[in-house]
Amino acid sequence: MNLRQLSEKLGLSQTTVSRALNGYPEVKEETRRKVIEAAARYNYHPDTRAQSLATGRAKAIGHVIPHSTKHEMVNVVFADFIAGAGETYAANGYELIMSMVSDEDEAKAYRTLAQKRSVDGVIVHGPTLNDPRIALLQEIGLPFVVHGRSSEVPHEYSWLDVNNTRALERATEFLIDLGHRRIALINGLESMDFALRRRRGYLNALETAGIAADPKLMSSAEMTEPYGYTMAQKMLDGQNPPTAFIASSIVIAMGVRRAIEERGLTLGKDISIICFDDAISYFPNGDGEPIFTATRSSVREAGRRAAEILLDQINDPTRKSRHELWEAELVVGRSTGPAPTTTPAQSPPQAAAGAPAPRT
Amino acid sequence: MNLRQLSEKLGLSQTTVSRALNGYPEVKEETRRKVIEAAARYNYHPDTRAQSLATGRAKAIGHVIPHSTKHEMVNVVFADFIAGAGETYAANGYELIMSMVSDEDEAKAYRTLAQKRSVDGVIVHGPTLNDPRIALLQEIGLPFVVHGRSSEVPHEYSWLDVNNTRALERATEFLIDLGHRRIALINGLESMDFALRRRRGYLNALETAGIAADPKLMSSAEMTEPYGYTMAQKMLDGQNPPTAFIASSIVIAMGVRRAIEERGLTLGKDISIICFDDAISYFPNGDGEPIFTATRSSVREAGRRAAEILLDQINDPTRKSRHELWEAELVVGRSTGPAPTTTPAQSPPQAAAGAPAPRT
DNA sequence: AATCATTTCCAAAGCGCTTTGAATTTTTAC
DNA sequence: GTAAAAATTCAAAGCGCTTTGGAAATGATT
Repeated sequence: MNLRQLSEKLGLSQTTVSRALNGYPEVKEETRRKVIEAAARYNYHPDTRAQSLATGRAKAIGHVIPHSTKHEMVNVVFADFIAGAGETYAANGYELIMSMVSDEDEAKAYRTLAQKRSVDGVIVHGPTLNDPRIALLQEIGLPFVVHGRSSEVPHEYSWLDVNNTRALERATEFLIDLGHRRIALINGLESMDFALRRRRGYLNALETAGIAADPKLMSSAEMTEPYGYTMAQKMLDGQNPPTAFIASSIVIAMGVRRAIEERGLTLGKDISIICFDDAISYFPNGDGEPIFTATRSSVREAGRRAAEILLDQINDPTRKSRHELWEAELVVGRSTGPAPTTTPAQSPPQAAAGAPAPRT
Repeated sequence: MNLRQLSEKLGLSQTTVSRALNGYPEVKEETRRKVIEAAARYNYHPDTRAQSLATGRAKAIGHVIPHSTKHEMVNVVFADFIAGAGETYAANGYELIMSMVSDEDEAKAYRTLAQKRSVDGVIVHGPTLNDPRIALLQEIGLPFVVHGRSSEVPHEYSWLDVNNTRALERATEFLIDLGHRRIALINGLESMDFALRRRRGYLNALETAGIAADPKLMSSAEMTEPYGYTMAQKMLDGQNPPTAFIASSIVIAMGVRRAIEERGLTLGKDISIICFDDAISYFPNGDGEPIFTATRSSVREAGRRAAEILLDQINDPTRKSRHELWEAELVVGRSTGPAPTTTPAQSPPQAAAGAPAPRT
């Protein structure tokens, strides 16, 4: 059933049927009612391709996912982000087109996508420091929104990010307030902008507290469970081990916990962990009570919102670029506690100012 | 730059340029060379929509992801599967269209997708027992491949599945051979076909060994870490606790381990775990040596292959439906060991026949 | 050199929709 | 009752591509 057939069935011209369906005012209400009713009865939906061709709008958003050929990693948070964005698209009649592309082909992929006109805009995932994709997309003239930010990019562009620096400052301060002085950071890949900002937040807080940063307590790599485990193992077994860990993701935190418990140490007593929790749907941080004390920000919600911003921008290209900086929430679980007192320390406050009190 | 402009630039007709680009024989080799070279220089790529409209083929595959409104879960393995499928699509010039849809709208989503003609076929994810989507898609006439299978469906259809029953038989036998008699199964949602089959395998092996199944040692729910933790906790603290757990996913297994270690028990000595490992990229089962003894099958590889089957089917609709049943590999890690001997038992064999010997 | 077969190229139709500009019908104003 | 205005409807063009049917150019055969 296509438009012609439908219009013949109704004894109307294609023009009128099209207008009735698309809500144009110049069609009698009764006619419109009949048309809509018939369309529903015959399950008529306009052919997307024909519609796009005629309107010049693809009604689709692209997500280019680079998959490194070296390590077969997919961006950890990508599934939930996409799920959120997908909800927005569905609600607005847009389709979501995903391109898997090996990372060296990424620039070409954007060019091709634009030239094939299969999308009206794209979401940029996982920005790095001074990410070249931003200049590229601006040159091409393809609307985009960045999930995250890219430091040192000279242009204006729209982004939605969580305040990674502040989140890690708070996490670090929280541990410092609990009396910890040897605090390790198991970070994500520091070619990623978010990881750089997290490290900065961590270093800021240490500096403010007058604690010297120890390179031996900082690491950076792809965020997997075994990575967390291996790093924690190494640090715990080294001399002058940390009393607390900050993990850049909940997956890393699980690995750190494994190393801790394997050593017969008690989490939240001998060693503390605090992590950045992206609130990934199948990795909930506990049912009710959080397993890990964490700075939390829903990546799914970010997906929903980033998609909205992009659609707004597509619908009104004159609009200035928009920025949204979300503060992560600090949730206190059972993975943190006062630093073990080898030398009797001043009684540390139990929670950071403004944070909810721990349940224990 | 569109076809008309390119052909003008070359002083050729659109027909010839189109044919040259699409590899038709009736064009001089030298002409073809010139055309291809010009296309590359001007970064010309045919407009997808126009191309689809003209050919009647969307050159796109749909993945409909139902997201329950109750629990905001995205299929756990979906990201890696999609990544694999996406590679196949990219290699064959297909696009991947994802639809997030609330599960009650799923049937309508398929109808709409077909009517809008935006895809040439779909992959069906997470089939349940007698999944209604299969009959629906057959009625609509939209080509599809199921990732997994649906028991009790009367029709023929293409699928790619891992032998879940056999995998769990082997896992269970492995534990039985190690002397375990109290073996718990922490399964996924048993409305899912794969979970049913896994339970069947588990029960088969118990029955063969003459061990009575204990409902208290079997559970079924959405596969999350806290679920594994909670169930293991309950079972370990109950009377007559299990000496071994079978987890239906590595995420569950992590929760089980947490409960075990929290109780000061040693994994692989006091309690064993074996899990089904989908080889998810950011959840590698250890670097080198596996953390968990597991039955393993790469879901990413499954994605690649399922996509191939679907594309074959689209390219040749007369082709009969295809089935591929993959055997999971049994990898032995450190999470399993002989059952603790409360009553001195006969020395159990260390590994199942045919399985690689454990490293320890 | 004329004829036929082959190779190479092209004009135009068509895919299913939107949208422009015009035609038709209905309503309003006098 | 008629002219002007407003409300409806429509025919046709166009979006950028593929493909059919045919024309032009080239090569082979006599």
